[in-house]
Amino acid sequence: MTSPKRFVDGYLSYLLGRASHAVFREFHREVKAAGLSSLEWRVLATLSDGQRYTVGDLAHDVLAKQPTLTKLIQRMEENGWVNSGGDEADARRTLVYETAKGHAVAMRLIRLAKAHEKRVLAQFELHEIALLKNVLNQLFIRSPS
Amino acid sequence: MTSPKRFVDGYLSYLLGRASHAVFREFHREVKAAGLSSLEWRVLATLSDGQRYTVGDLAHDVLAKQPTLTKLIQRMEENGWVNSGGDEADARRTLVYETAKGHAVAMRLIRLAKAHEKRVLAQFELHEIALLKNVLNQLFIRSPS
DNA sequence: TCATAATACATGAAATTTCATGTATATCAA
DNA sequence: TTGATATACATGAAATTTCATGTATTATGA
Repeated sequence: MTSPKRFVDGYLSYLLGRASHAVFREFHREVKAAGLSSLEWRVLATLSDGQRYTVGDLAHDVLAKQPTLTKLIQRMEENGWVNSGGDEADARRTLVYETAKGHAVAMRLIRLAKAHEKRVLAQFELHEIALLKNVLNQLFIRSPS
Repeated sequence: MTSPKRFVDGYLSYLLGRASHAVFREFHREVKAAGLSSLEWRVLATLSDGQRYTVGDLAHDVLAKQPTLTKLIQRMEENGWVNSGGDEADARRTLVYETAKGHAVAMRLIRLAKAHEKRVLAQFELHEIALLKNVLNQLFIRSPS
């Protein structure tokens, strides 16, 4: 008879955290080698399509708090990965966007990230992957903002 | 025609992080109301079966670094949620375990957590939930230690 | 067995994050 | 309009986390 399962072993929030952590930990080597922190990588990946983000939107998208991101952006600006400036349409806002240097780093890591994801998902069927991603998206989208 | 999807919107690691964050954020209200931080909740939930954990094992299970956990345990001990002591079999180790107070807090939150999980998953079919949890587990188990 | 290496945790200093709050700008309602 | 409220971001202080390293103990192998 197997040992009784702990509460956490079947608990969705824990399974999500654990899987997320495990998947990212592998790729973290590459991020670190590029001289980035986890959060800096999420920022560059998010900015990689060239769009400008307000500090608030960006903080939301990279799962960080606003003061955390304000200070991170200041450091990333010193490192030449991003730039920021005021928004003409609304002077309260600060718009953040990638530099050429930031874009180059992001593109290289994104290529590696796609390859890594492919390796991680190789063990699953296509329909499983599709369902997984769909459910993950639903969990995000349908959670109260 | 819809706007082109950003890299991050289809990227597994991001979908996992985003879903994990979204699901936990809702329950975080309860955790906070109980006077716990996220990490403290994970610790108490992990200890809730009464087992003793070494600092290292516990750090691994709650997805934290060892020095982070050492200091967290010291604070949690001051708050009366956990106790710790040496291991007779190996004097290098420190064993951590819940107190009665910690157990009571954990049990109450676990009840709430199960109810919350039920609400979150109500939108999915049973087979979808089973597949999701299975895949999440695989991602964790089959990732290089 | 004894020297060497490995393991487990603790700790100080530095870096980061968070909370509370401040400042400036925009929106809204009368 | 204009006063009141809401929004967006910045910032200082406190709390936490992390990195590098220290100390103690155990395992290994010549």
